[in-house]
Amino acid sequence: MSKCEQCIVREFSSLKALTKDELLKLSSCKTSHIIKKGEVIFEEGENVNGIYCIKDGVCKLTKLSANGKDHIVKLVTKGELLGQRSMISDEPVNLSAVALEDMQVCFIPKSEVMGYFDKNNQFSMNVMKSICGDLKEADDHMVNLAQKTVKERLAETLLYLNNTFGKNKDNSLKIQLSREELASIIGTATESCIRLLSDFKKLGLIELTGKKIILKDINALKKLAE
Amino acid sequence: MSKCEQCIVREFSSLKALTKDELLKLSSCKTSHIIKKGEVIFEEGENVNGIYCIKDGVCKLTKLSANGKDHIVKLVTKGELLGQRSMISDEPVNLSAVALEDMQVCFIPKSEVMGYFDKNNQFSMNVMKSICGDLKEADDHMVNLAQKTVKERLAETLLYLNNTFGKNKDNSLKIQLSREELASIIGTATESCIRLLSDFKKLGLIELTGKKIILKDINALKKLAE
DNA sequence: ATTAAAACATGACATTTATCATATTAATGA
DNA sequence: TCATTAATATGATAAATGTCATGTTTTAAT
Repeated sequence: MSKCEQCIVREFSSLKALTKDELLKLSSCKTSHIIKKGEVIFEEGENVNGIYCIKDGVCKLTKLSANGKDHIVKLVTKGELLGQRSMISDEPVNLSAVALEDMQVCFIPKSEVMGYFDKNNQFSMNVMKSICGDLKEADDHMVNLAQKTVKERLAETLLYLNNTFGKNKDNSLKIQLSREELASIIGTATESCIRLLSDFKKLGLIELTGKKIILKDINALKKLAE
Repeated sequence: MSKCEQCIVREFSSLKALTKDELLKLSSCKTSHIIKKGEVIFEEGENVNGIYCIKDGVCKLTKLSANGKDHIVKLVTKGELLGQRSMISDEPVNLSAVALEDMQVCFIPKSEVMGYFDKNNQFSMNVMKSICGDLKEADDHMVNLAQKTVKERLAETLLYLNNTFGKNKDNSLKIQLSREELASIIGTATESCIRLLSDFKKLGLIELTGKKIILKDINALKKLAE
């Protein structure tokens, strides 16, 4: 069992407020898990009873809509926590979490986390800030979905993926999404997404080689995204 | 200056966790305000430096989109708090608040509220739960905007207005929104919203008399909303 | 290496939604 | 009350987007 005191990603999450003693106790009660690409961490409606701390990898948080399609609400990566909202609300999770690449995660049981809320104000404050950040993001997202065109949203999303997850040595976006997943982030049909990617390619904004996407003209994309 | 100990709406907000002593102190440092319909409580980008507790009335929280149109992110009513997110994140507010009817609100300065966070765990927990509720709502909303048609969203919104704000003796929706505001909740053009309302009327789902909207066939609306 | 399945791509077309123009009605102030 | 403005309503059309069909490429499994 690896030690939380030495875990680097902890420094990037709300857990950074924990004391040495709390970390020692945490090490002994957490469980580590390897999640393969495509595997489900938890599913909408489940009782998770704790939170996951992402040590490595990226996952998508999705919600099933009435028409049977999944919508990707958020991408979550190394250093972030999963399941905070559900634990605090004392409700089943409202989103599913599925690995987009191989992941390492640690599960911390609810009983342990609730103890931190009682005794460690800085931890509470960190969690609150993180959830507040999610809420602000969600509001922004909502307005984009309501007011922007699919083309604008695609341009914006490509830039977001570039800024958040970076690129490989060949300049292609580091994060690998299928066209269907990309469409499900921007809220459109897969075919529309593919078509617009082709348009962007013809305009010289991006380059497509297989699954790889290279952003060629960031400024033009920024203009398109408004 | 009215006394918080005797204020009924407090019981519906996170403030219900406050002790008698805290309430006495609160009474002396809060300020009461009358806001007329249409008046702005705060504007996107402002530093609010505290929270508002709504004693009476309803307001809309809006966000300006890139194309210059306002989008209504949420309606907030009696008993709820405004400005929590911004205060916790220590950022300017990301939304504007505008009264939809005459309102009574109390302003509580940040310094006072932050004291509660330190000393009253139940209060912290209440605020967290309230923000978590907002986040869940925002996620749901996002998926609706991404996946549902305007017609479905209109039906859903009419039902929501009915459930949340109730109806007058003549069965019309209690909350009065202009067509433009209704359109800005469901994320569509005003004309499209008007057109669909006319369609709903022709189908016998609703009745329109001036600004008043009466839901005639709730079940059919539910089916339409999916 | 071969084949089956999945992902990607594109055309044709239908549907939804936005935009612009223009009435009509309701609200407001002198 | 009347004039003026704002809100509501509707038609005509354009633009955006979704759906279905089909072909191509890539991936994965045997």
